[in-house]
Amino acid sequence: MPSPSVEDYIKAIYKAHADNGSVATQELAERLHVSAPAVSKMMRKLSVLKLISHAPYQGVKLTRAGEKLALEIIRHHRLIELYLVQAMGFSWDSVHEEAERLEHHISEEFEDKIDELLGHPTACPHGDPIPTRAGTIAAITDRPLAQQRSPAHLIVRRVSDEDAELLRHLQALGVTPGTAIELVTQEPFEGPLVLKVGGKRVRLTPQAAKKVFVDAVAGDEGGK
Amino acid sequence: MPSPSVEDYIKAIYKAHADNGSVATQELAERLHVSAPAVSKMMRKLSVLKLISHAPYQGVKLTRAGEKLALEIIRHHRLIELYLVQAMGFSWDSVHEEAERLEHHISEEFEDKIDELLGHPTACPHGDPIPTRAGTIAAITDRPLAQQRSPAHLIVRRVSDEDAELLRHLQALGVTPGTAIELVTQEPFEGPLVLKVGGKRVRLTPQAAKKVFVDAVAGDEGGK
DNA sequence: AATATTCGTTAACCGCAGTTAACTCGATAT
DNA sequence: ATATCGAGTTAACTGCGGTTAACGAATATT
Repeated sequence: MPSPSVEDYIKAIYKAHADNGSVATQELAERLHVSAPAVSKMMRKLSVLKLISHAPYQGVKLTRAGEKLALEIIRHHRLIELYLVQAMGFSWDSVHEEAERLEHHISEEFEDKIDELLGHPTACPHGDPIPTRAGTIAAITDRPLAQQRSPAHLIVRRVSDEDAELLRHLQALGVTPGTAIELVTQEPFEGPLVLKVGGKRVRLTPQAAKKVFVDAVAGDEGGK
Repeated sequence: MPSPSVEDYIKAIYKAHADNGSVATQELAERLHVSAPAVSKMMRKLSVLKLISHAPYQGVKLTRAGEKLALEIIRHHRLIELYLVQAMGFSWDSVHEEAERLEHHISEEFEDKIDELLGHPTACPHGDPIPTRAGTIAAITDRPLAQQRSPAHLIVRRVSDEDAELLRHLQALGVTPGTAIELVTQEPFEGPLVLKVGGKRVRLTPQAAKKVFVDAVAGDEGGK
């Protein structure tokens, strides 16, 4: 059974790949708050375990086995987050850390039980898709709200789950996954985005808008 | 924060003391499935951490700080077991291992939340008392059923939680914490104990009876 | 009382995951 | 074509929790 460390590295590689495409040593060192040599060494180990393929001085890529492991851990994380919110009454800004620890220590039976108790959910409280037990995950189609340059009707899909402060802010504004919003305009000089959320006008900094992911509403033309 | 290893040692010392009185190096090595030198080394470390007092070649004793740590971990364990059974629908014979892992990784907030969701319970599914957050625990008054030599009306308080097989067996017989039972007789040559449980006569081996703990029912004289 | 046995501790070592310091590779700039 | 510079890697070391082998202390045996 892989150690929590191995699981963390594999998860970080998966996420870095999803976010950036490439996966550099330095990138991982920063994400995992360890030194670059620690990453180098672990890459050799993960190669031996056939979880990654790694040509030195080139990037690193998950093998199918590595991807499956990453998705299993992410499945744990997101199921736990949802269970904490839905079944236990934790707030959505307080569950990330707890899930970050517990994801490494629950059994398959526990995983199956919460999946069942939650009715086989497809997304965590922050809107991220929950991988299947088989190691597949729904494709992401949304884009950062910050990239939306013209007024449009949009639907919030996901928000980044790592910054509790941001989550509390977004909840206060009503910007949560599943919510329909309208981008009205952006104030000049990289100013805040002006949104309509549930009838109310709210303003959101470009910083925050980078961490909110939206889809266009079908039938709405971006430039209308 | 103490490592899972440190927590396991402290918990084992607490339990060995509760079970045996004395706490020898070998005893701990067996309970923890490690070698005796590993225990010796850890004892030095725990001394430095002021969690135990340890005169070499004599026994070992928890300090108040060590006892508090032990009780905190045991509190985690028993709350988790009860939550798994009561709130999630796990069977009482399947929760020990899960709790054994999770007890090291839950936050104080999680501990408080399950305590609250369960209505501040006082015992785990196997009847063991749940320590308070302050580090106190209800005194144990019960004795092993195997020690009861004469017929008597008894109440089942606790059963050992470590053997899943035994737990399934006891559940099938109806011998569970809180149940009133009557010891009718013991068959000769160290034979099984004959009990009345909920009107039915059942037989229980002395082996199993060592792991069932009972109190006398008030007003019942043992020898009647 | 002398000796045998058992238990506990020390010594030397291992694997894991991390560190800092030194070096090497590869892309870039002159 | 070569000097440079940053990213990646290797080397040497640390702390943790474990191991086996050797040794010393306490207890039991005769």
